[in-house]
Amino acid sequence: MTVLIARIALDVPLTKEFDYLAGDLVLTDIGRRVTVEFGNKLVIGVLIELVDHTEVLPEKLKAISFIHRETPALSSECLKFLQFCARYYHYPQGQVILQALPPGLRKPKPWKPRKTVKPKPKHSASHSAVHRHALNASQQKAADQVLQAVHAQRFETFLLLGITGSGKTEVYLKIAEGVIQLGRKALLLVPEINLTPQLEARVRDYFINVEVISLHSNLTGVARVKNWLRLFEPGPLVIIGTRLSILAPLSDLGLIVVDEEHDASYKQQEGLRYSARDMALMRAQNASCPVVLGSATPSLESLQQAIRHRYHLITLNERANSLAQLPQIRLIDLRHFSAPDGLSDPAFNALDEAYQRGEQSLVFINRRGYSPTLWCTQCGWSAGCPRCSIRLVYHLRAKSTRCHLCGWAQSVPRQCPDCGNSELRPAGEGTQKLEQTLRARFPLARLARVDSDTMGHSEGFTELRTALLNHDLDILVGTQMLTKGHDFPALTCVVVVNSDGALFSSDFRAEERLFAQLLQVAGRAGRANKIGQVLVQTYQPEHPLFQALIRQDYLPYAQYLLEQRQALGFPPFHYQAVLHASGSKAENVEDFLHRARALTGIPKNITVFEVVPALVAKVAHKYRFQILTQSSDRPAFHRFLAAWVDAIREKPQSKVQWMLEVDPIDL
DNA sequence: ACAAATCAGACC
DNA sequence: GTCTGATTTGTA
Repeated sequence: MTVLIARIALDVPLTKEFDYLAGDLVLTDIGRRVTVEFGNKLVIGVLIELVDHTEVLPEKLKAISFIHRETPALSSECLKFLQFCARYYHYPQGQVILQALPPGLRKPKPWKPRKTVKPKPKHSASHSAVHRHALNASQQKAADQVLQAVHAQRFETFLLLGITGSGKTEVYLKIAEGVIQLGRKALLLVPEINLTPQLEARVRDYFINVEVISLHSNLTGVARVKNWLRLFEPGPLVIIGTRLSILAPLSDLGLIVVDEEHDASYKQQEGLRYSARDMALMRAQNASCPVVLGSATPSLESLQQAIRHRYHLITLNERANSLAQLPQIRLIDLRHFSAPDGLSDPAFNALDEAYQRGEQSLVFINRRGYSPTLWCTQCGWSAGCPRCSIRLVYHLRAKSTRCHLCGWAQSVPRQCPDCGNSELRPAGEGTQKLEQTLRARFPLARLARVDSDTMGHSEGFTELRTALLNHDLDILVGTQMLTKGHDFPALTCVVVVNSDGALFSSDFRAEERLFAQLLQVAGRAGRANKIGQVLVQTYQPEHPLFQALIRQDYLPYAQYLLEQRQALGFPPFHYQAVLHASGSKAENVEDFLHRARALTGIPKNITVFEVVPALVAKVAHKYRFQILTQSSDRPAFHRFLAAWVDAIREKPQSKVQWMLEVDPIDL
């Protein structure tokens, strides 16, 4: 056949590809980057197909401007995966494929590798790990189970449920070692960039003679391209990456680990709203290798799969350091103990005792800023964001009130804008106020506040860690930023200030998240040989969540939550998708969604709920509404969604932005 | 009567 | 998404 036409995927929000004259392109160029003229400018596209016939009028066909032979082509396996991703999320394939390229390779110019010192060749004579720690029996058993699948090159999913401190990382490393010995590549997914430098150091330390690279958005443009290109080269490799690395051109995969698999940061919350955890399963299946999902508090989605024996459940029930005991958790009933500045007497005493003993403490609160809002003692007015439908948060140091959604900031008003009363008071506590309280109560203690305001840059975290390990700090105050997988041996006391708010949330996942979060925070206490204690202040200690928390047993409570989900018809028993729409006129947005809802016949096994305002109904002057849909029949659901999205795309929709989100994690 | 704002459609 | 040309709206 005579191949004349090159089908190119472009980074445009259209569900079609564009045809160009194939020129010198040959079959092996499929997956390669090309520069093409699109409209009146040059853009990067990816060749996805060579065909001999097109509907496009011949005079419209342009030639390819440049074929990027300086970089390798995406493999057909990789393209196949990205195309699956586009279908699954009902997102334009061109935008998915181009998103898989590092930003440095999305510009329409040739990639010029600067001459650099080649990294010292790693001697592959023995891919030996030097810093091996002896695994305990259950760790070894866990590793062996996965290694069987590694050696058999078999796709299997393992849910590694290991309590905090049980040494999951050592198990990952042991399995990765087996993968490396086979000359294959292992991908270790981590939720946050903050965690990578320290984990990366640990992995490099373990694999002395093996190349280890990282892949995340904090790398410089050049480093990101270089690491990305390294993925094409054969040979053993350990890759540590955040969610974006699941879209990368991974080859010779022998293992994917998803650490802290329950973590919400695996879900991209804008643009292509993919779940790196879910896509990891698809990639592993394509690559015929095992996946390990690790967590002390697995998502109910993963747990349900384990219960149904679709995943193998492996549990680690003891702490790796056998001297480290589980912390004691005590509930402080705030109806009996007052907490004027956020801290009750028992909490204060526990902190004081730890301080006197020279041990470190952590005070956890889930709200940054000084206090949630500023309110008028006379008429009850409170400061709200003029652009969004939420309260402004009072920040003491900046003497301002700020919106945590859109960033709006204004200086504190001197008097109430409604009634003129000059007494405006902060209500409730945030990290700043708590910091102030603690400084007043512990004037000599060395204190640090850790939230996204103080930890803007990633070096901050490393410094903080060093300070803690050197014992240059006594008390830490912070948000959930502190809860993630850090191991601080001298930390013995944890106080949770108030977390009841989540129990009143309209999001059905709020309880699951709170429970996971509290167990994770509690796990920070007493990881070395000193016993830790955890004090949780609450107004409803009798709530099943807190009762389960003091028993520190994840499974029974998770099973109870699963029963609730089943009774209510929520995930993981039903699949969900949300049609989001926003615009500057509420009426237009609602109208658009009503019309969208009417566009489709609704099959029997699919539920399409009414148009409702989003949880935060206004963000940055845009009104937001949504339609929730769900079904227990996944194939039928996706057929329905595909038809629905097609129908919506056909209609012109002025003044309204919309998008379909598959498997939303917050509603 | 002309300029600015809005809209519809193509983009290969 | 961006760009274009056509149509509507606004203003002197």
